[in-house]
Amino acid sequence: MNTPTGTPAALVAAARQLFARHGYAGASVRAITRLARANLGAVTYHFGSKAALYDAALASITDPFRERLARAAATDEPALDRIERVVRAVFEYLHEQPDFGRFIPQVMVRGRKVPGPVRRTMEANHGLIAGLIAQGQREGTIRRGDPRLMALSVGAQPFFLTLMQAALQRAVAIDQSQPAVRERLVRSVIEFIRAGLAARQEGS
Amino acid sequence: MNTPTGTPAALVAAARQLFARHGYAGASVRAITRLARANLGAVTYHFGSKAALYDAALASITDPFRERLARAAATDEPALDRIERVVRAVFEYLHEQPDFGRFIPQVMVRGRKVPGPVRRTMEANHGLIAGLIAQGQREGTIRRGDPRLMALSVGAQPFFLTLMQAALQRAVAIDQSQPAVRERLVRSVIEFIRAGLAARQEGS
DNA sequence: TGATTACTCATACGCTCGTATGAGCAGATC
DNA sequence: GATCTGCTCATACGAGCGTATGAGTAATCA
Repeated sequence: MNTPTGTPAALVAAARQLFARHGYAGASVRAITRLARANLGAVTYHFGSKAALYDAALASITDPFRERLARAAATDEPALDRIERVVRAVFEYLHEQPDFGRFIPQVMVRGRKVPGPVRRTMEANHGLIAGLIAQGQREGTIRRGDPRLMALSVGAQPFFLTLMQAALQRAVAIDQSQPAVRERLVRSVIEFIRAGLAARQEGS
Repeated sequence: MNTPTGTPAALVAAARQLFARHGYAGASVRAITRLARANLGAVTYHFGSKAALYDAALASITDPFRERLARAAATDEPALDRIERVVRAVFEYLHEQPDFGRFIPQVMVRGRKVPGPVRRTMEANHGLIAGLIAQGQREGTIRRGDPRLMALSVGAQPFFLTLMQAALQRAVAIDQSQPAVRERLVRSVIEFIRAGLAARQEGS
């Protein structure tokens, strides 16, 4: 891991974890500094306020995500294959960074306007998928429809399923912590997406 | 509205709204009682604790949802049409009860075990959709695949899109508060789901 | 009519919160 | 070696928190 060291980085990492699990109000500055093995005053000193630390924690997780998806899409395969790569990348990132899937919905829900890093990431990723769908429509491999709306259907699944992970395990007995189960789930989602997008066999 | 009256009902309504918007820790008993025009002590008196009020607020929104979907599915149409009805009912309920879409992800994320009412609702609704998919497979109108996994792909979309509603409006310029936009979105999702589930034209 | 019941209300308790303050301290700079 | 700089740390402050308590009150029932 080339994670940066030092107190600010430790604070961001701790903040990410606790904000994700307990929400903004539920994660206290005391708990964050304790987890980061830093002093209570460190948040004020390095970030100015709890709210600024929140934004920093958010950016620390959205920025790499945006980059990761862009990299996944950077091949010259047919559109449906590129989309599959992107969907797999979303699942992978969410799996590596379980805090991400917890963080985002909270941000959406918190009422206030969408913070910059989240907004940029959403714009970029939605545009990416919509672009791939438009490519597929030009190729004739993807059916008609508004690419921007279809992109939402594609993105919804990895996000929702990862967010619901813990609940699905308990309520529906689908345990994504088992790699075999995860792989079956991912495959099922990808089949669904391919079928949902594909142009009909018989033409038009 | 045949909403029950009295202090307990007012508390539940206020709690639903504030918990949904600010999370468990972020919604104070004082704010809830103020909104409900009740006394500070009313929560303790009627519910025993803040946590118990939280559960009551949760049940007040999940129970009607479960019932609504069951009613939507209660026709003897082909499976894909019944699924469409259920998906539309999800969109409608989430639209009527915007707190619901904010409440649920918080619950998922809160770490602790899934509360009873949510668990029961998830089980019921997931089972409902999986059952409809299995019906379609017997009819030959729905392609092969694990109905329980395919049901997740179906359910993901209305939930995710409604949860993200505010963010989508700002980041991606899709404003679901306009009925026309909403209808286009719902249609797109249903097309996607039908295509994602349908058996291939050519058989097998 | 007097007792009981169900509820509201004001107030108080102990606790935790986010932030501010100023002393302490290692390493760089001159 | 003195000064400065960047940072850590312990402590303090006022505010808000969830909950407990007991007096007050209106309706119910004997």
